[in-house]
Amino acid sequence: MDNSTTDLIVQSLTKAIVEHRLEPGSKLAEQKLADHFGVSRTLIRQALFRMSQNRLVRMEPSRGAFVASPSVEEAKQVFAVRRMLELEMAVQFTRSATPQKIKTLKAHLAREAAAVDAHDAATRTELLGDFHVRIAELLGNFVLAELLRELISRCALITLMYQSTQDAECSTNEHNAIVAAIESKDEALVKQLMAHHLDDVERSLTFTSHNW
Amino acid sequence: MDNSTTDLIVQSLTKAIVEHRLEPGSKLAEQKLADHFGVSRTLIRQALFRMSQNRLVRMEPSRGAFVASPSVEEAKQVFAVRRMLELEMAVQFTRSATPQKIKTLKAHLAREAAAVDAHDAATRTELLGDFHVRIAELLGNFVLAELLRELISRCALITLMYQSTQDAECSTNEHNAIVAAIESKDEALVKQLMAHHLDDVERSLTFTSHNW
DNA sequence: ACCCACCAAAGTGTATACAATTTTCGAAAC
DNA sequence: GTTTCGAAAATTGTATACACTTTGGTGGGT
Repeated sequence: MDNSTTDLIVQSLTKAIVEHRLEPGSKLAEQKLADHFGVSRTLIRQALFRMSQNRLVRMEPSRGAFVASPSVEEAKQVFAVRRMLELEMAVQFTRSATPQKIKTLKAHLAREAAAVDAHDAATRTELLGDFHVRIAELLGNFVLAELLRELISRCALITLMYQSTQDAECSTNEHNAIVAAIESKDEALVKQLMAHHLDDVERSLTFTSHNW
Repeated sequence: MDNSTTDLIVQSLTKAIVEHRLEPGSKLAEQKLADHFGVSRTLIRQALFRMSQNRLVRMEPSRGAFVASPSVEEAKQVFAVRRMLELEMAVQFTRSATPQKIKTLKAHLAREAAAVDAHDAATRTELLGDFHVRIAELLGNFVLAELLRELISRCALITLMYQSTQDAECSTNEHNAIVAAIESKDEALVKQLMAHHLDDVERSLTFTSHNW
């Protein structure tokens, strides 16, 4: 079964949602999207179905699709899951990290820094999330990597909405500290830094959000 | 958007796959399924798309849908993720468990035991998986619960294929021990028992599987 | 002014039609 | 006997058609 066209639509819509060009809660009318993309409703519906499984879109029977507006409670639960996964992941990666792998991670940090400097919010958010996914990939667990990507994109709505440039700088600084700790093989420190980092990211959200 | 009919088809197909009435790798032709369910290909395609996102079905462009046949490597990665989530989950649940919650869990154990006694493989596998999901729900983290359900169903193919009645008895005994440890608030023991349990389940798979 | 019934417009849910691709199978060539 | 080629059949991918539900507004009644 082909899905490449559908994939493009999913990507495009995801980008639009994450970049906040489509506000949470707004209606996603099928025919409108179909006209915009120059395809039939069939492909639009496939894309919307897929996005509703990622929780980026919410569907109501006979009423249509809407951009999701995840509650703070839900975001907290997602972060609790991320903590479970990522603290352990960071420790395991520290044990198995080779110089080559650490180098790959450092290259990623450089790209992060560039995006933060450029004040490019969309790329910035994307790369800040990718840092975590990249570690999972380097660990060789692609199931974990894919899961993390999903969890992270699921909160991208919130993070982008409420994350200031200042928070982003803070995040990338913390990423740098984590990589340094990995390099020095200090498992306990890595775990502590990652915990602190996730707490920080979560705190920057729950602080400011109440008006949904 | 309505999806109740599609849901029924997904449930029915999932059951068929998990109960091994549909073998891993076998073709899922759209028209055949459409005739069988008495609906159009449209709904079948929606169901297959959804199932391909859970990894119970694999799709190949222009070639169609097949029952997934996850590799042992993939199963190992899934188990690694489950360990990350469930060890921590078990510890947290031990801390927050009320007598009421423990009672709920014990009621579940009784149903497990009944299914094992009845040699009902399908119900047995379902309940053995639900034990883990139930803990997540009692912990109040529904994101985690949903994620676990997905991970567990993803390996249901394998577990059912390779899990003997003996393994199942072993599993339910281990579940009992875990609940006992939770009741006595012995966090370290809970963690150790859960780790042992997941190892056991995984070992019972990787031992026997090579011919895919 | 307010409320309810009702009708038209818009939108979703499912089926069907048609184009494009893959599979099947038999006959010809070696 | 095996391989290769090609056309028919089967299957997937996309668009369209149509039925049914929701939405929004209009007019009559109170």
